[in-house]
Amino acid sequence: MAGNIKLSDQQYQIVQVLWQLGEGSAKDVQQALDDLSLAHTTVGTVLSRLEKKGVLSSEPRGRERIYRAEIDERDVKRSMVTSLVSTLFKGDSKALLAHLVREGDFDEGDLSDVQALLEKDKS
Amino acid sequence: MAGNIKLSDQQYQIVQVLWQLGEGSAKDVQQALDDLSLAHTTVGTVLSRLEKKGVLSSEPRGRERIYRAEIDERDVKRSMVTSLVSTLFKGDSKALLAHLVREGDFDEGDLSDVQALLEKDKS
DNA sequence: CCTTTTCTACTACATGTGTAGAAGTTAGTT
DNA sequence: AACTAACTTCTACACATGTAGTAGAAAAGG
Repeated sequence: MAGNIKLSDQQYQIVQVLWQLGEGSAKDVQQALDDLSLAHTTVGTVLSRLEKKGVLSSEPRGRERIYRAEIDERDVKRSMVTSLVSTLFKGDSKALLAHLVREGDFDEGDLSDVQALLEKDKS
Repeated sequence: MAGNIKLSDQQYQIVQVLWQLGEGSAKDVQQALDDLSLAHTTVGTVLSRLEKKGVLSSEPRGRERIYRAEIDERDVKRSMVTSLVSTLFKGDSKALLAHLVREGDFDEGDLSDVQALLEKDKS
């Protein structure tokens, strides 16, 4: 199912709201994203386009249309990260890690944290 | 300078060739990417668009036009990774790391390698 | 010098996205 | 039942991107 989903920033934001809320109308989404100050019609357009692509599903409820995400957040993340790693680092995630370290995004503490996480996951 | 550069996959591939070659004509780029089998005119179009955006510069040399990248590969990587982290992980690179671990992209060995790298960088 | 090859530059078209107004529909309100 | 408010759907347009044909210029071959 979750092949190579790829969402634009804006699309991601919108779908994210639905992941958080579980489901919601255009209005709900618009309100959750009021920092973007999009017209409600804009949100509606994006939602219906995403539905046409199979990312969302919807059903009318009362006078509103309620949308739900049909794709899993984790799948989308995986697929988008994989795609970036593939483009920028020839598919080598370790190279991404090295990049992050080189750019100073992590210190040893962070790595230890993750290592701890890893240990726990293994058990 | 290197604000928020963002290149599509294809654009990245093309610029990457120029990073590797230092400079090159449309023909050079097309040949380096022959696995994509793009028409030479397509490559030319993309190159000139990238030039218009300031990503590349060019000068005519003989009958050809020679392109060079005006942006640094590392800057582009940083900016694209940052942008993804910002969208998918609210800007928290550690969350990306956790994601990679959770998706099984790394094992402890990898982390140790990076930790070693980190040590070396620090000195 | 004229013809053929080889490049580039221009033009073109489909699709995706961002953005939103206008028109249509449904549900409360009086 | 008619009116109005709240939603959605339709239509529209600008810009980016993928892709490439065609026309035009320049160089190379004869």
